[in-house]
Amino acid sequence: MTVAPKISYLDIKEIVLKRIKNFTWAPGSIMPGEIELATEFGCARATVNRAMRELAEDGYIDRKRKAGTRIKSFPTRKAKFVIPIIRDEIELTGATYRYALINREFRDPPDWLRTQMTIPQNTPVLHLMCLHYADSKAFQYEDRWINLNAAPKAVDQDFEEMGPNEWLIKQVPFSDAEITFSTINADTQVADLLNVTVGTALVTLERITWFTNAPITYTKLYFHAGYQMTSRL
Amino acid sequence: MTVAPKISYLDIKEIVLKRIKNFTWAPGSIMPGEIELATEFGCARATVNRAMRELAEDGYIDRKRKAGTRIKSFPTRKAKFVIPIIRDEIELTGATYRYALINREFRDPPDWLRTQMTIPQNTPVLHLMCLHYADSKAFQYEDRWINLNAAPKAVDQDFEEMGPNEWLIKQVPFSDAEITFSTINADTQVADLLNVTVGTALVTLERITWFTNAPITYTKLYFHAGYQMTSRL
DNA sequence: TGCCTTATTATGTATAGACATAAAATCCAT
DNA sequence: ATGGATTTTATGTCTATACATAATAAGGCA
Repeated sequence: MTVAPKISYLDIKEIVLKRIKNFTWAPGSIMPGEIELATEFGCARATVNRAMRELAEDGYIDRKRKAGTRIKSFPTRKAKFVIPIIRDEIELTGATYRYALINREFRDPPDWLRTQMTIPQNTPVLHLMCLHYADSKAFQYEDRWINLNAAPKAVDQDFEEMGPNEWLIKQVPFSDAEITFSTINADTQVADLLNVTVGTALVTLERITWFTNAPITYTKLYFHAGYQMTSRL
Repeated sequence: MTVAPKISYLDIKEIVLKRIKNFTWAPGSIMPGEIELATEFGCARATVNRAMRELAEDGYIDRKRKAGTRIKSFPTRKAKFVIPIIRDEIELTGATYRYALINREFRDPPDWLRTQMTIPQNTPVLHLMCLHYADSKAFQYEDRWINLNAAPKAVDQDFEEMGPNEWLIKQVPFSDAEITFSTINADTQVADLLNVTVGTALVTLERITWFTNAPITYTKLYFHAGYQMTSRL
């Protein structure tokens, strides 16, 4: 006799997802409860629960106590982009990573920066301009501002060898951040640095980083022409 | 006597995360095992397990059987963007959504599309050009291609009232997709449609959608100037 | 009819115990 | 030493049971 191998929560996810895609259970309708499914699959309710919990997380179903589980009519798809360490991103393509500091300046924060970071007028900041190369090609221009009240050790760093991101991550590896993707037409400065013609459309990524509610740093990254981000969902 | 309220897996997540951010456990080091933590918190191993599983999912720790759980030196941050239904995205801003079909044409697929969608040469496709308005302002231009072998019912749709995305989602609400964010300089056609000057940098989103491994549709969305996506991580 | 209280119920979480599994650590024979 | 087989161990998963909780449904009263 062959023994039926025990069903896993992954199997259940797969089966249920198939039924959803099948329209076995129509979009918008209530699907069977956990106990019913557990009986059908011959497993414990906890196993079904885990499968359903993950399907809800993936945006396929809505769950509510007492009301039951409902197939979403319009599944909420979430594109997840892993924000890579730039060195890794470049080395993954087989290219050699190189970093260069272009400028380093202590100064008062400009108004737009104070608004972005919500820091008071007298906050001392360090402004860095950096370039990241893939082989000999400019891959990304980094416009970096560091709040020196929040990260006073940055004063003693010359940032000649190590990029500010790598340095900051060593100081505070775990922090909160808000990132914004957008696009701009390259101005003369950026065009020159990234070796493109003025006006070229470039992907930009802005990031504000906090550590325990104190704004530490603001960055604007300008990617090389043709940069794109892909995600499966 | 006050009874200590039972600890939840969420409490554990919080406590452990605090210790990680604290450097109580150094980045790169091994942290205590599940049994040890369960003892410390006075709860079952399963409870600790769930907390740790989610922290791993969130990119803070790495877990390996036998080897134990290690604090990541470089946490992998994932930016999650919810891909909204355009009608919802526009109506959420308080504006009125309006859709307009610009052109509809049956034709053979151009070479670049066949490459993108991996469909054979003789596949009949429907090419649609659509505009999505927020109030009277052009919000997004949609360049849509539908594989008529995969979605034959599209032949009978005039797409005058309902946009192709809404229609397709009703046909197959749950499908797989690959999306790519990028940027382009507006050409004369797009500039005209979105009412910007030629060369303006625009955010674009390309999406290929499959249903049970059959490529259904390819879209390229051109957003209005100044469009940006923000995510917290 | 309408409002408030109470019961019901599906999901949410916790637990102790068990077995599975991947991978490191050890041991052994060559 | 070196390669291969074996043991050990931390995480991965499943089960049966229990209680918690949110939200709907039902009941009762004015």
